[in-house]
Amino acid sequence: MLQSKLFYKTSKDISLEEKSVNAQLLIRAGFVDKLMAGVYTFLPLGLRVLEKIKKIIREEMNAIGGQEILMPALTPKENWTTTGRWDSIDVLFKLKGSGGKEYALGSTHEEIVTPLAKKIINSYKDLPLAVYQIQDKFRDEPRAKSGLLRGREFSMKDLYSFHADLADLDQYYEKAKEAYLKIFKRCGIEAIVVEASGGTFSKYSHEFQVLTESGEDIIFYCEKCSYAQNKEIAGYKAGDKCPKCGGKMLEGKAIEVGNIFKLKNKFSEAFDLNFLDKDGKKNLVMMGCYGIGPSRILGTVAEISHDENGIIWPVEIAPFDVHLLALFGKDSKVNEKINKESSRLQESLQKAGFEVLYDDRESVSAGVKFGESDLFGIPTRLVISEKTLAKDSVELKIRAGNEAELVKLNKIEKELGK
RNA sequence: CGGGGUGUAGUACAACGGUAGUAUGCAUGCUUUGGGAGCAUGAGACCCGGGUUCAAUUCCCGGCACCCCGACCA
Repeated sequence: MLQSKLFYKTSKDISLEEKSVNAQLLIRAGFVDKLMAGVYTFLPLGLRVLEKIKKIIREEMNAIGGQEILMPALTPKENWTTTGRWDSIDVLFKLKGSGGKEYALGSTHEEIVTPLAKKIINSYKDLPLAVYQIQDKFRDEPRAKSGLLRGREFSMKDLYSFHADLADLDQYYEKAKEAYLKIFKRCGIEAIVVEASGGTFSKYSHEFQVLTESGEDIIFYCEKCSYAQNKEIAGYKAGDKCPKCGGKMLEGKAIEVGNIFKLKNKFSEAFDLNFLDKDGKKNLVMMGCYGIGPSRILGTVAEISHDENGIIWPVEIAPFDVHLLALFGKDSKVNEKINKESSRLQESLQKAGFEVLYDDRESVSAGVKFGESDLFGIPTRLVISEKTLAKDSVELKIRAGNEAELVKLNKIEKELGK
């Protein structure tokens, strides 16, 4: 990708109104644009990150047998009145169509997926089953805030699993938990599994929490073992002994990046989703649901992985692998050579499988290029200039590191492949 | 939804009861090219409604929007 053609705009100015770090960095770097409170446009750079996060999620969901579908965001009122949630979900966006017909914009999809599954599940032979979707969810939050962390429209992956009995649900639930941990690890964030309220379905659900001062949840976590609980349900206070291992329980603020529930028969009962077992007897299907927010992950990474110059993207979700900067001078012959070598390098890196953003702009000063490069946070920066070409070299710097080094032009692919 | 704050060029800010200035960005030209370069020229703004006043961007009231705290968060 040529940077001269990229749809973006960076800004040096920091708005004093926009206080959340993730929003400031992502807006300044041209990754997102805010349309209104809690609603954002993803620009090319931001969308690339979002899509990479989604790709990781898809891979891990597929690996535990999830099949991707796409349900509508526009849903009929009847499905919600069946479960009583038309009235009980305060954040449900409701709208009226022609003829007075009422709809809701999906804030979650149990009401849609359960009747859908009913059309397909008849026998124990159809179980277990898991389907998921990645879609924008709508929640009429009384107060959208903290940039991408709490939006009114936000991307969500929701997986729903269907089982013949509780034991099978339990087993799958643990598998999903492991898959979630893999997802967060690949996204470069460390998530703690935290026991949280199970709502009206179960004693507990499990949240995946990332410790950071900007989090809005408060969790207790053991200094020794992996036990953790959301403060909302904890029957003890910070400093008390861990109920599991006796270690000390610490308190911390955290961002919730995922939440998994055992719904059991809550929705299958409401929609009469049942199956015939081996003996020809009717049973209710046991369900689980598993949510994860790709856009919230993106915001979380910006929140925890940055320095004073900009974002530092983890390798697997970075918008590009390599940011190639060409620094031009006043000698047009030399510039021609710089451009030729840079273009050649871009092409050969792309052939080697790297995604390259090439800053090919001739009339832009070096300072601007370096500044934007730091702001973008692409993991590897390469610089070609008259100076480096004099040594048949290119300068290599890792965004997260401090040192830049010169590497011979004919060895750079090998160097990056390490 | 309760409390607080803020609304002025694309962006970030300033001033002012008599229609507005700086920086940056943008356009054009020349110069410049290893850490957000220089000079010149140009285009570009007072959230909406009402009130007070000879006169309101400025003061008052209401609305709306955004930000922060709290409540809320299947």
